[in-house]
Order: sequence, then structure tokens, then C-alpha cells
Amino acid sequence: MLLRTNTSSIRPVDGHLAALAGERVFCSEFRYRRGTEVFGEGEETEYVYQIISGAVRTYKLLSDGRRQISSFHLPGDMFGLDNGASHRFTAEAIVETRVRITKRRSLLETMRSRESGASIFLGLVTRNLQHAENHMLLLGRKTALERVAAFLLEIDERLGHPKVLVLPMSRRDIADYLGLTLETVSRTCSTLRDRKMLKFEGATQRQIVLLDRNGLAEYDA
Amino acid sequence: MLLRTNTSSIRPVDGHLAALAGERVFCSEFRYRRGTEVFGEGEETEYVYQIISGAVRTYKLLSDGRRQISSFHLPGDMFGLDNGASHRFTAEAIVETRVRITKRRSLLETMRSRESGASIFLGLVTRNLQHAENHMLLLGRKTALERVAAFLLEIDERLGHPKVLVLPMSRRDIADYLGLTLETVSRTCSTLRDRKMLKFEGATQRQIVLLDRNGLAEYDA
DNA sequence: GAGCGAATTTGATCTGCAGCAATTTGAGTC
DNA sequence: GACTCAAATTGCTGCAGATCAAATTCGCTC
Repeated sequence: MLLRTNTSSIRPVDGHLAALAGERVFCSEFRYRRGTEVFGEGEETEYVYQIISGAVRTYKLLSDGRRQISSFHLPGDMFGLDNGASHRFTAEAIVETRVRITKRRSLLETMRSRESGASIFLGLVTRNLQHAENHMLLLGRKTALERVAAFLLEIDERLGHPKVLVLPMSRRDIADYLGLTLETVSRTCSTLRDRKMLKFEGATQRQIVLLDRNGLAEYDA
Repeated sequence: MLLRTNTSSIRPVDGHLAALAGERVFCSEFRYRRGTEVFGEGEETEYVYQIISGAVRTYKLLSDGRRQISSFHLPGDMFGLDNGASHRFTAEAIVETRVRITKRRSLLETMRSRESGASIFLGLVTRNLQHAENHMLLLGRKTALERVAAFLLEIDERLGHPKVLVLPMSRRDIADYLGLTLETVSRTCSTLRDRKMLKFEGATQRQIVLLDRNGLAEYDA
């Protein structure tokens, strides 16, 4: 069987991003190796990124190493724009990742000069905020089962409901995103497998087929 | 002893808001009684609010009643702007609350027409996002003690370090903000009292004096 | 200031998930 | 295809915080 380690297909870029990306606002391309830092907490915000292929995690750390991943960025996603003057978290490539980058400054100027600039920007930021609000509800009030179900449905949705979900991130990454431990994530996935809500595809546990999206949605209160 | 139930002093309005508020962008005033809904989830976003006195909570509910409060709004705070076309959560007055309101539309237009409009807006939204990111870290990875300490320091900071913190919200509200139960919040406050980090002032447990802000900050990893 | 319902505290017990440990599985290398 | 190290699973035990249950206190009204 053919195994590909980094095969998140490029999903259709949404309207707002296409409006920007289509006009070559993004000037140069860049690659990051697996585990490489794209930018660090506290660094000056100089660039804005759009993922071509691969995946990026953004996270915060506590002094003793506890980590909270605030979001995963997948192909088509833009990130780094809504930060203020300096980055408030760290961004790392999860797998080999290709990105388009552009100067934050020039992007903001382009937006300002265009009639639709403000609303494009508003839309981008609103989406980030919306995601954060939903995630607070998940972290504050949902059970492990509900969290994992919500995660699978979120990734499924963002990858455009593929036959096989190819997860670029480890169980530990998922755990740090969901506010759980990696063991609990693993156990919960096994439970969902036993309940026939999903199955593992091929020789790896990172490829998942959702067998019952409606059932999963019911867990996701 | 004089007891006042709703005495959050009006803290100095920050630069951005003053820039807007000072120019009478806010046209009319409104009052909400304790427990009253300001707007509901799903409603169309028509107005933007700035609190004159009192306090507002914004929250999301799960189908079985579990609640996550995403933020408290105190005097000087603006809210309702960063929502998209429709509100993504419910806003309720915690106590008798006075607000200035203005049409969202006209505020956005004012911003667009001014040179500094975009950056004012950017600043407002960035702050919301920043708060949400910090709160995700709290909800996903902090202990009960760390959460309560962080909460007290946050409110203290936002009220401008008053001698006595007058909390407008109940233990249940605090619990639903911190992702805990009200009993755990109560117990944790008692622990902090026993450790001489705070004391209750007067005849109520809603008035708190922080005795050791540095000590609290150490809990807040 | 008496009376009443709501808010808060405090105690006792329970439980979902964490923490630790031992296998098992899988990806990458020679 | 054997070897190696990391990732993931699974089992067992422990604990932080939830849940249940009384008191106690507070705030409000008459």
C-alpha cells in the first residue's frame, strides 16, 4: 500500500482568501521542515502566511511545559494577520509545510486602499474569534467524548469531507488542542471505533474513516 | 455599614474607546435590569454597546444547559462590534446596567471614513482575540487554583486595582467563566482566604480585598 | 427587624480523566 | 527484511474536581 506522510489535499480556498491570493498579494513561497518554528511568541509580527500544503499548529506554553494548542492551520488557511504588533503565540510546522508569505504591512495597506478591504479583514478576524468562542465552550464544558467527536467533525469539515481523514497531527497534538491527555484521546478513539463510528484505514492510526457523521454530531452536544 | 450592590467604579476609558466615545459616536443611552437579555444568540447584529455602569456576561449554552461564559463586560468596555452579521452568543445584564448604544452600521462607516478607523478597529478586535487565546489556555490547561487566581487578577486589573474588588457576578457566573463548578470556586476562594492571599470585606462575599497580588500572580503560572 | 428565598459555604462521597507503566505498532534507516 | 526509536494502545491506580447534601449567610421586602 502506498503511504504518504503529508497528503492533506489542498481544499478549495474560500472567497475572501481567493480575493487576496488571486491578486498575487502573496509574493514569495517558503518551506518549513517537520517540527520547525514558523514564528515564536513575542517576536515582531512581520509576515502573514497562507498554507499551500502541510499543517501548522499555534500554541501557548505555561512555565512548566503545559501546552495549549489554539488552532491547527490547514491548506488554504491564512494565519499571522490578526496578531497585534507582536506574536502572542508560537507557530510550528507539524509536517513538511509549504506556505506563501507576504509582508503584513503591505497586506494591510492593500486592504486599506480597497473598497472591500475592511470587510474582507472583518470576515477573517470574525472567523478566528468565532472559532475561539466555540473552542472555549468545548474546553470549559464538554466531556472527552464530545471533544474528540467535535475535533473529528471539525477536521472533516475543513478538509472537505474526504473519504479518508489523513491527520497530520499526533495524538499528543490533538490532546493539547482538546485539553486532554494523549491517553484519553487514544482511548476515546478506540471507543468510537468499537461503537462503529469510525475505523482506521491502512496501516496507520492517523488515517480515519468516519462511518457515522450523524452519530458523531450527536455526541457533539 | 453602607452596602452598595452595584458599585463598579467607572474605570478610565482606554485610548481607542475614548477616541470614539468622545466624538459622540454613541448616540443613545439604555438601561437593562438585572438578569435581562441584551441580545440573544442568532439575533441580527444591529447595535454596538458600551457599558456606562453595571456589568454584562456573554455566553453560549449546550443543549442540556451547560453554560460557558466567554467574557464579562465592565464599565468602559465595548461589545457587540466584532460579531458578524448575527450574534454568536447571548448577552445578559448581570446587575442593573446602563449602556450607550449606536448602530453597528454607522460605527463601521465612521471608522471607514477616518484615517485611523482601521487601526482602532484592529486594536479592538485584537484585544478580544487575545483575551480568547489566554482564556483557552486557562480552560484547557490550568488547575482550579490557577484559574481562580487568574480571574481575580484579571478583574482587579480591569477595575484599575481598587482597594476593594466589588464583584458584580455570582459564584455560578465565575464558575461558568472558569469551567468549574460553583462549589469549587467557593472552596478555592476559601483556600485563598486561609492562605492570607485575600479577605472578604464587609458583610458580603462579593467584596474582596487582595492581600497579596504577587502571591496570586505566582499561582497564575 | 422579622421572614423568606437565593446565594454561599462546607462536608462527604463519587467519578471521569490523569498519571504511570507495559506492550504493541509503525515509520525510517541501513 | 532486521533494527531502532517514536507513536499509539491498553491496563491499572490515583486524584482533582464534580456531585450530592446540609447548614449558614445574605439580600430583599414588608
